[in-house]
Amino acid sequence: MFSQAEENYLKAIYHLESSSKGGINTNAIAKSLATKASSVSDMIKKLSDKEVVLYKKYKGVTLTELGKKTAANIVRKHRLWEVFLVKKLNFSWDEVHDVAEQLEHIKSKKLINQLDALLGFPTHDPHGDPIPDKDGYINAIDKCLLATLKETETGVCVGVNDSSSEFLQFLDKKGITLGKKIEVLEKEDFDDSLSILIDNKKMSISNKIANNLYIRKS
Amino acid sequence: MFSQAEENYLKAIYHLESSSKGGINTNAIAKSLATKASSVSDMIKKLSDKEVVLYKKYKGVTLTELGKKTAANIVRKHRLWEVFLVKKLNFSWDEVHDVAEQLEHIKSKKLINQLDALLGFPTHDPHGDPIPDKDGYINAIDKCLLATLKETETGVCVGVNDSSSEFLQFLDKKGITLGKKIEVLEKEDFDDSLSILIDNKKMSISNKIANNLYIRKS
DNA sequence: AATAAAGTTTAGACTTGTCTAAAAAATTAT
DNA sequence: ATAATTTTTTAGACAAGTCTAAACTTTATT
Repeated sequence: MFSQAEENYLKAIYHLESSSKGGINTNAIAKSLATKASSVSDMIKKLSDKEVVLYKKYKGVTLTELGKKTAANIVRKHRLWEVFLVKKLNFSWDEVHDVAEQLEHIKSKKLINQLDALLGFPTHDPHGDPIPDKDGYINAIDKCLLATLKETETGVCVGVNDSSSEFLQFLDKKGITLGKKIEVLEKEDFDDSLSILIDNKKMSISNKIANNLYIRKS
Repeated sequence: MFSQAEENYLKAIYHLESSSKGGINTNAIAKSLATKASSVSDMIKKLSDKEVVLYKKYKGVTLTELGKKTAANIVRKHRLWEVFLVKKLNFSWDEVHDVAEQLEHIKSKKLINQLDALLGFPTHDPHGDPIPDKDGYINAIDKCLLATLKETETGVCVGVNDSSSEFLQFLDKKGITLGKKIEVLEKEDFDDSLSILIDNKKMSISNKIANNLYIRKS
C-alpha cells in the first residue's frame, strides 16, 4: 500500500520517464512536484526500499516493473475520473485536473472497474491522453504536434500537450476541440505562426499554440 | 480548510451529538474513532482554535454552528457517494461504507452538487439514513425500532441502526430490504424475539435484529 | 588536470497526528 | 468528607513528510 505522497512521486517519475528516456534525476522530480531536491532524495530511498524504483546514489532513478504498473494504475484512475467528471458531471475539460488529482488516490478496485464500465470503457481522457488498461498497457495513437505539419496537410485534433486551464480555455474560445478537422493553409517563416482552416473558418495560430496541440494526420 | 483527520473528528462528534445530547466526552470520541483519549485531547484543542468546537477542559466538547455545518457537509458527501456507489456502480449496501469514507474527503463543491443532481437529489442513503442538504438541514422521518412495535402493528422497513456488513448481509439473506412491509405477529416474552410477516412469509427475528432495524409505522 | 559550477545527499529542524506513561481533575463510593 | 476510581490532560517520544543549510559528487570549463 502506498501513501498519497508516494503515489504522487511514482506518477511524476512515470510521466518523466515517458517523455525523457534514461534515468530521471532528482531535480526534475523536484521541479515537477514543486518540492525540494532534498525531499525527493528522502522519498526515493523509501520507494527504493519498497522496490518500486531502482536507485543508485547520484545516478538518478528508474521505475521497476512493479513501479511502472503501480504508476500506470494511478494514471488510469486519474484519467477515468476525468472522463467521469466531463461525461457524467458536466465539468469542462479545463476544470477536471485538480479534482482528479484527489480522486486518483481512492483505493478500491471494484470502484475503478465499475467506473470504467459505467463510462463505456473509454480509451482516452478529455484531453486526448490514453487511459492505461488494468495491466498498465497503453494503446498509443499516432499523433504529432500541429507545428510539425506542412502546408496543405490536414489532420484531426486528438490531444493537448499543455493541459493548463488557461490553454484549454483559449482553445475553447477559438472553437478548437478534440475531433475537429484542421488544415494547414500557410506557414509563416517570420514568426512560425500558422494559418489554418477549421470549421471552414480561416484563423491564425501562434507557434506556441501549434506546439501544444496534437494532430493525427489524415 | 480541514485535514482528513480533523474532518473525521468533526464527523464523530456530530454523530455522537445526534445520538446522546449534551457535551461529548473525550473517551466517547476516542472509542468511536478507535484512538486514544490523549490524541482526542490534542485534536480538540486544534478544533477549538479553529472555532468549530466549544471546549472547556474536563467538560467535554460541543460543535459550534460552523462545526455543525462543516460536519453535516461531510456526512452529506459520505451519503451521496454511498448512493452513487449503489445506484451507478452496482455496489451492494454492505460494500459502500469504506469507499465512502475515502470519497467524503474529496474537496470540490461542484463535484458534490453535480453528483447530487446526477443521482436525482436523493434524500436518503442506501441504509435509510437522511442526506443533509447544502445548509446541513436534515429532513428526519418518523421512524422507530422494530423492537418497539406491538403485536399486530405493521410498518415499512426504512433504515438500519447497525450498518456493519455482517448485519447487512444477514438482512439480505433473510430478504429484508428497505421498503419492505413488515407485520409483527407475535412477541416472545422469553427471549424478546419476534415473529413477523414479510412478503407473506412468516419468520422469527431475534431481539438483537429487532433492535437494529428501523420501521416507519403504517 | 585543476577549478568552477551544477546537481545530489545528509544533517538537523519543524509540523501533523499518533502513542505511552504519568499527573491532575472530576466523579463515585464508603 | 475523605478515599478510591474513572476520566482527562500533559509531557515526552515517534513516524511521515517537508524544509534549509551544509557537505559531498559529478560534470563542465578553462
